[in-house]
Amino acid sequence: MTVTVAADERLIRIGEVARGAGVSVRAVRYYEQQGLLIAERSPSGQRLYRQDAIPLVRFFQQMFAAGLTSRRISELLPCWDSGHTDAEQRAMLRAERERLQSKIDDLQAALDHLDEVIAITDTHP
Amino acid sequence: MTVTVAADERLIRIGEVARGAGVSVRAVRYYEQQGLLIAERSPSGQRLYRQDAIPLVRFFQQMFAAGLTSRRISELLPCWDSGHTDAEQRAMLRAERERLQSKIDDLQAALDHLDEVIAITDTHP
DNA sequence: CTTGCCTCTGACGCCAGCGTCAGGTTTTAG
DNA sequence: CTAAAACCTGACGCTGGCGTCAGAGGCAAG
Repeated sequence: MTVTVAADERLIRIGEVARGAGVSVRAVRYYEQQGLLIAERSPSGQRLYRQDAIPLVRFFQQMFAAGLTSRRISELLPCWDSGHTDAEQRAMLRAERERLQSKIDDLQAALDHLDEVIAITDTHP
Repeated sequence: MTVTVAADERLIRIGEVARGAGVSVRAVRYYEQQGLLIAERSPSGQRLYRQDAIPLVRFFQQMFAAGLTSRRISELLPCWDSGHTDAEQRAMLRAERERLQSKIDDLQAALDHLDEVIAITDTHP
């Protein structure tokens, strides 16, 4: 008979989350305001997070870099928060995937273009 | 003895540039304001462009998508306008290339992450 | 001439993701 | 105990690439 050990329940405050994820404290508060990140509160009102808030914030950054808005992200959060996803959400996921893929293609084209320019200016000073 | 024929000197107006490049008229005016695009003027004050303004505007769009600001682009324009480039400009070109490359890498990582999520939500409805 | 489309110059608006300042409470280190 | 560091809630500011409205002039066609 084993006891259910809640795997490290130590809660951390906002500064630690921010440093851990490499963003500002202001940014973390903003994410909460946008409904991306829910925090418990200490009796005195300070935000308390679980450690997995750090990779979550990193994930947000990744999605922002991918051009998703906080609204979009919040709409898609249930997809990995809970296990259940409806057809609409999966369609949104795929749509965002397509957008991202074509964006990468565009950037690759821009990179190629830039490389051409570099090659010319190097061999042709 | 041949005569130097200025290869199709027909000038076009701003609307044609905009339609040709797939941007708004307002955008083209904005590029001029930012020093990206210089236009001649008709006696009545209308902007007149050469045809190569169209691929140029497309190029701007590509660079914007790559995250370059109009200021950066204007600083780098001499690199392919004239043939001459100094060491500083080539360094800037390379720096932007690096930024762009790492940005593409980030986006690729985001795409991979998104694909994971899609795989999970598909096999695990 | 006039109709209708194109162009012009300002100048304000917008959006997203924060930065930043103000003014106050809480936690921690010595 | 006290000072410093960290946290809190507003609320305004900023940036960039345009959108958009206002009011006025230019230009080919019928």
